[in-house]
Amino acid sequence: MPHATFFNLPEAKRELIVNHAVEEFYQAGYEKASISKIVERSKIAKGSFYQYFENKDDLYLYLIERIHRQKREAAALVYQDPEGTDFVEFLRRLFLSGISFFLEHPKYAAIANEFMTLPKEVNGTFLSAGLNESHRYLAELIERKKARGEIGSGIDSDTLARMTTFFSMHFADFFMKHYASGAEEDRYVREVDHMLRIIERGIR
Amino acid sequence: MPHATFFNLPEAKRELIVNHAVEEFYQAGYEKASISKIVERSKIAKGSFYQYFENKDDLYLYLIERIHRQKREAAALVYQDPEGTDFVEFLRRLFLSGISFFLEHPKYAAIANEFMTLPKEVNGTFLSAGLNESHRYLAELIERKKARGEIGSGIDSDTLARMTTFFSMHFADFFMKHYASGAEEDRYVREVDHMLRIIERGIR
DNA sequence: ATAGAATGTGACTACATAGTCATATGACTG
DNA sequence: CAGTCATATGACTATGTAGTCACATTCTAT
Repeated sequence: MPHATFFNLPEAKRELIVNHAVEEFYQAGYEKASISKIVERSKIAKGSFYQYFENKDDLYLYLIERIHRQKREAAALVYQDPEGTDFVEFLRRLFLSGISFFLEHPKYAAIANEFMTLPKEVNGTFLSAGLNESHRYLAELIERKKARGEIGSGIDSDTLARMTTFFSMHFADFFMKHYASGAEEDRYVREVDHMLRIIERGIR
Repeated sequence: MPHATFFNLPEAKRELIVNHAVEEFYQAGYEKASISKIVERSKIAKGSFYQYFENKDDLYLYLIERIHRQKREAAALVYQDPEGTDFVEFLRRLFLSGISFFLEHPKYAAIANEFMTLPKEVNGTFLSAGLNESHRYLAELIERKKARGEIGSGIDSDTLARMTTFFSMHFADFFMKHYASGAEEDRYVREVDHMLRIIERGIR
């Protein structure tokens, strides 16, 4: 966690540092990101940095937390009324929310994405805790929907929950790799519909 | 491409260097992997390294190529008779082959996996070319299977092809994140069956 | 046996980085 | 106003790295 000195900073300065850090982590990636460069860009002294943060990881994990919080906020209305929403519609909203975030905050999305691929020494408990929480929530939701007959009784809840997490986490990024030059939102929306058709009724 | 000097080396020495390089890239990851350490581990002189390779990327991309070739060879029998094999069975073999590779060569799998997440400056044309080739092959196979009624006519071939690539590339890795301590092959096989149930007949 | 080519070597240069610390500046308080 | 505490600073240290190069060794062909 950043030191108190950092949170005591006037908001403008704090956000300036955060923004330059985001830029650096986005451009260079976690490993190559350089404190010296962040300090230079932000026009603060090297010593000041260490008055605000313990080290690189301290800053990085703070950014990850911010991004994660923002992503959750953006997805809030997906989780509005999950019980009253058909599961396929729920998936549609979940995926589209992920895509919107990706398109609106490409740098945040890229950083969050790299974070998930990092060795456990870095993402530590944070990632697996998040995965577990998300998995449990989905698996239980699916169980209830199975009981109500909205989802077939032959479906393995854990598997479906994992597939859902999997897609919502990696879809936008993966899809972008196919359209190297980038695609418009429209294109993503159609892809989601095609995927949902398969998830709902299978490939036969 | 490595220089001729490297390929002129006695095979034992060549493989020794390769193995130490794999170890280093596996442990440290692409960015932090250090030529100095590879050289030290391999007990060759720094100067010799530069007689074999242009630089770090030269070695790295050579490793990636080897790993990719090996993975393709391991998956050879998946592509034996795709037309005569039911698509779901084809998927099962494809996924299981990926899982086997992952379990038998965890270091190779980890390196290949990181490669896909690297910025385009590194994985360059190699990745997108591979993705495109794989996608085209699958999309055409799916088209033919649709014509034969094996796959529903309402299915979007491109989407199904992308989902297939997606799963075969990331599944094992993702699944492992859930079972941090690692799972036995048996566990993976069951998960694949559950997934195929959903892909074949949908979640209803 | 010998010339000449190919290969091996490791000390060295040049550079970048993380993190420290003595000192300066500001802010607040009794 | 004096004194104390919080914050700012940037030169400096210690460390690690990629890549070079003049020289040593080994191999090959005549």
